[in-house]
Amino acid sequence: MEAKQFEKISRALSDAHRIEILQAFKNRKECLPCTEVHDFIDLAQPSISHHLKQLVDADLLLPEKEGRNIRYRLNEQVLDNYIRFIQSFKTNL
Amino acid sequence: MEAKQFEKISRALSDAHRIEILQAFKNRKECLPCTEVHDFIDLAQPSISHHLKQLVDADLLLPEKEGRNIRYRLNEQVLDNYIRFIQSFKTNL
DNA sequence: TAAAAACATCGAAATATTTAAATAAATCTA
DNA sequence: TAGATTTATTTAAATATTTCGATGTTTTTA
Repeated sequence: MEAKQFEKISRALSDAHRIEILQAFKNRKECLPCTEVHDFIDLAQPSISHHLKQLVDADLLLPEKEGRNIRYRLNEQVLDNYIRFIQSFKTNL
Repeated sequence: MEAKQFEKISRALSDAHRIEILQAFKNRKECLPCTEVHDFIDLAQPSISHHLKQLVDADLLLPEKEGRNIRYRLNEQVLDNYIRFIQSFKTNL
């Protein structure tokens, strides 16, 4: 992973609402449509759309269009690469 | 680790200069005084001071006063906690 | 086809971040 | 002790982020 991508992912992770969105995946196993995010996050629809875009742009969420909904999947591979980048900060590997 | 601390660490990691500072620890094994940071990062002294403060406030760097220098040590334990928090996003642990 | 539903985009306001010049504080050294 | 060195703080400007209302687009459904 490049430093630029690491920076972008870190920025995507640096917001309480976006963290909440990512944590929602823990409970609901698979995908998650935008409307459901609206159910547990107290923000206007454009704001949620904005946050989801940040997460997608950082490649943390993979959007899948399904009719008029968009379902998001967590990109666990990117999470692994992100973790590996952090591990590389350590002196003794 | 609390979500608030995770948010703060993520924000600290979301800047190219701060990433560069953390990567410098890889090469120089142990500690790192502020002046040396100035050697490889092209920023004014107050800016470097500001970035180091962000990293210290996020608990990623541990400052140790040594005469008129301050040596910083990487806090690997916090890195581990941070990584554990990310792991918890995943559905199948 | 008209209305509804889901999501995106634009524009603007409020707030936060980044940066550096000027200055201050602490400590070392001659 | 005077001057030099290292780091912090203050202030201000430039830029970025967060948020929402209004509006647009796409797709479903009545």
